[in-house]
Amino acid sequence: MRYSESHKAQTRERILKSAASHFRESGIDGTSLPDVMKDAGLTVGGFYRHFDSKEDLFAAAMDQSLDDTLAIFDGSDASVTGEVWAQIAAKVYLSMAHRANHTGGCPMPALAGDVARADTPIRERSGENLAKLAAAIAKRLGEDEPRDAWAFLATLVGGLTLSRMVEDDDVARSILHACRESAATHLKSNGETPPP
Amino acid sequence: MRYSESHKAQTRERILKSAASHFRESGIDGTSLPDVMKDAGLTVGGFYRHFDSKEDLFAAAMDQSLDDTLAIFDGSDASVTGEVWAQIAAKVYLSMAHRANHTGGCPMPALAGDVARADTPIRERSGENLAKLAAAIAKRLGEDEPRDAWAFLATLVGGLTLSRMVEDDDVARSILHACRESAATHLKSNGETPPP
DNA sequence: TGTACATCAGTGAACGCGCGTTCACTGATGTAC
DNA sequence: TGTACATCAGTGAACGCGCGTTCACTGATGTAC
Repeated sequence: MRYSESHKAQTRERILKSAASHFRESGIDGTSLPDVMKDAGLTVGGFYRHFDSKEDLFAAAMDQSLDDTLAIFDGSDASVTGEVWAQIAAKVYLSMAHRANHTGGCPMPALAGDVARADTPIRERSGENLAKLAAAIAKRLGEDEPRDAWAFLATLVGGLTLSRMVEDDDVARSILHACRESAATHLKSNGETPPP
Repeated sequence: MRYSESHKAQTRERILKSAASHFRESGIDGTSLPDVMKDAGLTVGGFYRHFDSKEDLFAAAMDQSLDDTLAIFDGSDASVTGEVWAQIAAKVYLSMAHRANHTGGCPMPALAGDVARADTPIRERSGENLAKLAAAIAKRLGEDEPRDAWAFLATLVGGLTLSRMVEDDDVARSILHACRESAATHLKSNGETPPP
């Protein structure tokens, strides 16, 4: 074996990072492999030493991008839970900064359509990733069932999605604010509430 | 003028209808004008007698597709309002049938990403369409401000979006059910509630 | 330690393909007389 | 009413372009001796 394994792994990570940005910004069809490879500091010919196909790259990039979503939910200290946690998470997710961040952050508002149209294996992976996300949310909410977690996540994803479909910043702000309040305060009461 | 105006208008409607289906099923880049024209019973050369560009067609198709969303909200009798209305609307929107309907129904879960990436004029039109949708919801909820309407809409769009990102039907069902309950029951109380 | 070899990550040109758009042309049909 | 004309919706071939993928090749570097 020539070139160390860590060298190849590092190159793969560079491609993956570039791809994750490009896919979120331009969608699966709007992203070209030559562009992805260029931003990774490589030429297109080397791509197939690391991934089987563009679709394979997309699946890997989705896995990685959803870690950014998880980071928003698990960003605060583990002791923060219940409605307090929900308010913090919703504030970060439903922010104008997240709305403007087309290359980073949660991939769902940008790529949900592409995932829905993708082949079965990709949607299976996507389902597993979403289940993990819902489980992490449920844990913070102190619940065994992911029920409230799904509704909470849906309001966040839907709110950011809507905010990006409108050009007007003020309208976007009011959408984000409305969803923030709704998502965080309409949970079944379960333990912690902030002191009055 | 040869060919009556109504003849041309009818052809335009056929193209638009075909385009609205194709865009929702395959996205903006996954839809080809030859395919759209074929399903409208025409060949590609005639396209530019009706639309300026593919982007122009997309904007028109979005306008039309969002009418399907509005129809879900305004489908029930105008006397049905408040939480009762919300439960009905949520049940129809967040259904397995709507999830499976990739060529019809609400375009947002499939095309929000494409709209977010589109040029300013398209996002401006999209913003106006969404404002109309929110106003229609607010009216049903008996509210002057679209605040709760945005949150309600976000939970619906987000819920359907998530349900389409998972392969497993049972998981999809539980996502839809969770969002249905959350969206309809967590509105500020305002008037009608069903008799106990 | 020093040298020859083998591996394989990465290069860059080439491939066939389908796309959005253009264009010269056709022919059905409304209007003028 | 009947005929000649003008319009323009629609045809289908052609265009240049960038895409995903392939492939013969290069050369840096880990391993064997």
